[in-house]
Amino acid sequence: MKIASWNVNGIRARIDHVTAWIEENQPDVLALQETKVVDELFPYAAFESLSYSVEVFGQKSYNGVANITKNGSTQTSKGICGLVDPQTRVISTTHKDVRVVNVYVPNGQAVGSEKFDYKLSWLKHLKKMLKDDLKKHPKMVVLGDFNIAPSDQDVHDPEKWKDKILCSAQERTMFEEILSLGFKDSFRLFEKEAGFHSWWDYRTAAYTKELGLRIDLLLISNELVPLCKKSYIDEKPRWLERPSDHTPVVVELS
DNA sequence: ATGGTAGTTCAACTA
Repeated sequence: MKIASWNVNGIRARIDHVTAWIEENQPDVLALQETKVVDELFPYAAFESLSYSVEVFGQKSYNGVANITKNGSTQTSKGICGLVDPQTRVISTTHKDVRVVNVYVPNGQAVGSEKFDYKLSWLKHLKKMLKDDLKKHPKMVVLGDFNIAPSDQDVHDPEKWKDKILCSAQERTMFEEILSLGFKDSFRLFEKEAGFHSWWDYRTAAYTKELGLRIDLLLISNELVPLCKKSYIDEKPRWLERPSDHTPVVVELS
């Protein structure tokens, strides 16, 4: 089973990139973040013409997540159970016996800001939901834009980013707590070196200067670790005209 | 050098 995640920064602006990527890569599940569209205006037809099914949880202008699936899904749930949140950031679906939880973690703006507090609180609620979900679904993939670089080796210049948003100790501690529920960062099962990134800021022309961070992540539950064959970043779409600022990331399970 | 670009929406916000 091939499961992928991509923060597309506007699905309507990126629809040609996304459908081309699906045709080339044939994922079983593609989890999208930052679709930035209400459900009524989501471009369903583009996916249905590829025989993919679509589950969406959108809002106007901001946020928005969607699970695009080759063979359909069951048990769709939207948001974080127990959290009242006007921002649409989580959608979960089940595929055979694998639960897929698609997350768009809040960015947090700056350490110590109001948005940072929201991010940490949101992550606490996510952790609680994942703890409960894992009991029901031993085979789980939690994937998406985590807006956290797990360690310094996921950052192009750790000194420059030290204690900054996406890299602070508070964020990394919350990430470690989520892993300790019983998940692994699948990419690091295979690649131990630094220098692999999934997001580059538009504003500083960061991509051509290779100033990236690895913040798009694929967590797999411990029970899936023996079944995990590959986990990788696909940088190719970042070179297209008018690309997303994020690349797809992919995990393959047997 | 607290700038820069992009998407949505149409002045301002989020990232």
